[in-house]
Amino acid sequence: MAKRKVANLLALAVLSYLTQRPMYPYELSRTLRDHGDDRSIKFNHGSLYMVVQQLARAGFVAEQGTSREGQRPERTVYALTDAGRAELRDWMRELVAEPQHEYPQFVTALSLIAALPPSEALPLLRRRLDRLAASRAEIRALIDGALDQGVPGLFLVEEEYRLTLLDAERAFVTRFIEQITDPDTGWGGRWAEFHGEHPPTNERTES
Amino acid sequence: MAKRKVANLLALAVLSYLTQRPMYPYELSRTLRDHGDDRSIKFNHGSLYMVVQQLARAGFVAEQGTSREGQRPERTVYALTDAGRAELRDWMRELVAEPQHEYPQFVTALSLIAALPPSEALPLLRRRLDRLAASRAEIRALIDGALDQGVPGLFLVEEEYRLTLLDAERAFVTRFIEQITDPDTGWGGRWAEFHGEHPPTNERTES
DNA sequence: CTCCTATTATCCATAACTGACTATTTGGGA
DNA sequence: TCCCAAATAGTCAGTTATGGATAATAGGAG
Repeated sequence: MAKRKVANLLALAVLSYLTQRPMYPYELSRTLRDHGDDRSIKFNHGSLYMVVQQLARAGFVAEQGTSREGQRPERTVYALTDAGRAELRDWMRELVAEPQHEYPQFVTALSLIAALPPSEALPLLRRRLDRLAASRAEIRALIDGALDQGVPGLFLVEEEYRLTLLDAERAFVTRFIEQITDPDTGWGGRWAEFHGEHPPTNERTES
Repeated sequence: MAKRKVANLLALAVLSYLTQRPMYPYELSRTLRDHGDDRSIKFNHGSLYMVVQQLARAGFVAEQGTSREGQRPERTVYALTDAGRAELRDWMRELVAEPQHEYPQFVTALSLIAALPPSEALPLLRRRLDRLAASRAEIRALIDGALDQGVPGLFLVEEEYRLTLLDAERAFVTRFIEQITDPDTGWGGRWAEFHGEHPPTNERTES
């Protein structure tokens, strides 16, 4: 799996939208925003222009000419090339078939959580649970709203996936809290000791 | 939540390890690798030096002097400052309590999956399931091995979390495949039509 | 009719990251 | 004993990403 000439996932979205018709960068930008793709793909205005340049340099898109409307700045329109079509297809196949090792922030937090005393970690974890529940409700509402507007379910799978992950995380955090407060596992005990504290209890509020 | 002066999560690990004692960059690098933190934190040798510099500039660590062993290059030893201790604490609290909006690659893939015909997506998704199962077995083995070596469970929570996410993803992909192949939901039908194909079936092999 | 703001469209300076490179030393095998 | 591989310690060039800056026009409030 040699490295891609253009690695930024924003480029994948660009390739995908250019299969429909040639576009100029700003048009791509607006389309991405309108479709809510900025929820799934890290996106900022500036990097879109860079990504299009990179794609052009790699031969995946080609400048198709320029157009102008009124006195607005000139627009450079880009079209997908055959190489670009091939890249899109190959990249999508890879992304769907091969899970990537990634670094979610919460993994980092967990790997260093022993740096906090358990008496501090517990309320923070409970707070996280609240936030996760709120986040879940938001996504649920977004999906239901879109379905009501007639958006086909297929275009909302990524949000369903997010829901799945959210629920799994909530279950995990709940279990984690139990393990910390359960005196039988001994987890909370040694952890608290290390920080010079008493073992945590199941109480909702710490003294 | 104003932006952190040093945003790279590698910096968090550095702050965390420096609470134990002052270290020089290479020592930090080796310690991180030995503890397997490179599984949880995006890490490469070069950026560690940059991150330490950034931390120094921000006042979170301070050059403590230099030491030398034999004819090896001189080592610059860094120690945590009070500001650094405060930053570590505050950052950890934020990471634990506040879920961040992130962009996992599979979310991107799903958001663009309609670009592939369902006849292609199906085998790819099945392949992903295999990979996920393999990945799960690997992590399971890693955890069990570490527990056997006497590593306390608390230092393996991040791997347990990964397992949880993996299982959730497997369940999701399984459901997704069912939704595509189930003729009642109509998903596969319209999707296939759009690509000029017949609706997918439940068969394991496509003609 | 004029001013203010939002939109359209792109560019660019700066900061950050990546991967490769240098150069010495130690340990172990033939 | 000699040589190679791995470990030690750090630097740096080239590439990417980020978040404004720029600049023209359209739309609407007053």
